[in-house]
Amino acid sequence: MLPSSTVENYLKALYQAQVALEDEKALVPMGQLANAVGVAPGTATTMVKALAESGLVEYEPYLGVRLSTAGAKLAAMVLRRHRLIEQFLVEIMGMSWTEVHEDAEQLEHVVSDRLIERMDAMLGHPSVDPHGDPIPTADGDIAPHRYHSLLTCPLHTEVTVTRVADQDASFLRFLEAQRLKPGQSLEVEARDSAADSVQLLTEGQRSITIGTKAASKVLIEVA
Amino acid sequence: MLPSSTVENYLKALYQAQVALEDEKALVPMGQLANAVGVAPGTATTMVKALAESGLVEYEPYLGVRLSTAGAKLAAMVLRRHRLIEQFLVEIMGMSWTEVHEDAEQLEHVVSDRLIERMDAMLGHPSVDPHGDPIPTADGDIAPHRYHSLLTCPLHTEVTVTRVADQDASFLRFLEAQRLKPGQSLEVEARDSAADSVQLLTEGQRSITIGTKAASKVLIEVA
DNA sequence: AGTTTCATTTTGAGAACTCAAAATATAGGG
DNA sequence: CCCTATATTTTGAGTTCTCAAAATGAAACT
Repeated sequence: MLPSSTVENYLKALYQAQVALEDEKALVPMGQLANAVGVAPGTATTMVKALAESGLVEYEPYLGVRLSTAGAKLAAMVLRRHRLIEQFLVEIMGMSWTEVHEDAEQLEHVVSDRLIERMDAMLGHPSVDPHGDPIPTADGDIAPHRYHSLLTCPLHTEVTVTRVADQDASFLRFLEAQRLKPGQSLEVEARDSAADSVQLLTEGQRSITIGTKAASKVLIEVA
Repeated sequence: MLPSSTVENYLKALYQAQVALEDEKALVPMGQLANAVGVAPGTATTMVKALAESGLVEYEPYLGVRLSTAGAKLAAMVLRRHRLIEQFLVEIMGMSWTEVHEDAEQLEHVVSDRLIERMDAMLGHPSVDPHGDPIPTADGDIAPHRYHSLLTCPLHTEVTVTRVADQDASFLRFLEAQRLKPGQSLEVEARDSAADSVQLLTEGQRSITIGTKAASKVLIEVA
């Protein structure tokens, strides 16, 4: 029995929550899942019990949920579809990387395998999407990657933006305007924990200051 | 309140049934609608009553249903999306016209206006899809066209296939193999109503015989 | 330990869609 | 005009997903 869009969304949210927790077997608390999926807490509890029944998650009452192996595989497929679609919308259809998320969110539940593999081929089997997020392979493997963010990387060193850990369109437009999208280079000049800020020197030699929360969402690689 | 996929499917089926009846205000019988949508008769009755409640159809108990102006507009939009998607899958993604129907059937309910208009532009605002079916414009207008089929056109006259009134993949593959897809030329050599057959001379000077039911689904234009 | 606070689960209910089978209406043949 | 065949509608029920609000568990503070 193939999973409904709803089930796919729960699994995807769970997958992403577990990645954020950086722990294979961490339990995601119910409230967090409900929040990520956008439903009331009680709804999440009900759904998770059903998912546990189908063997897609492991559920520990009052503690949280975690994906089973089967659930993780399914979630990886949803993510694969989502990210290939985003890459397709940007590369082939010429849309902006700031606005493709919502479309991909819908399409990910209905594109056939045939179509997804066609996209993958047309794109030359890309390994990351326009936000720098890794694209799982057809058998569910993800090339794992340890990232620094603008909050943790060394100062006065040239770094390249590789990934943005936020899908909010206005935030992405902000990054684009400030020359902070994946591929662009910059240096961190200073951090001020009291002011909660990070000062950057971007490609155009322009100096800008952003908050630490924003800085933590911009992942980079040392050049 | 935007229509669900289910509602869109009912409206689309109704639209196509009315076109087939060649009558603006013909009533589509319940059984036929149920059959087209693929649900039990009672289900169609229930749904149609709800649609009438929302003003999308006019329902006459025991006689049938007909789209309202609002319903027809909505149905035209679904058809527009479906056909643009089919054209996109064939022209841009290089898929076969025999296999795009199922994918389009799913995608038509989730592609955003933004995306559809992008496809339309990439395709150069096409007026027909790969099966020759006309694509409604963004304001819901369809260029109407009176077609002959291989069953009604003059004999011994060169004609061009313009449209195929069936989405079945195996039928489409058959047409392709016999050089009967939209754009190709041929002549009708003879019709035999007793044998229920039509004899054709295709582009490669090959003579083939097909049944009248198949012939009626191949629409043509006199060259 | 007692009590407040917070997250989680349970409960009862509803929306949207579906079916099978019983009841009823319409149309056609005798 | 009655009767039968066929289409349509009604009924009762089930699935999947959702919420609000009450009940309960766990944790944290005094």
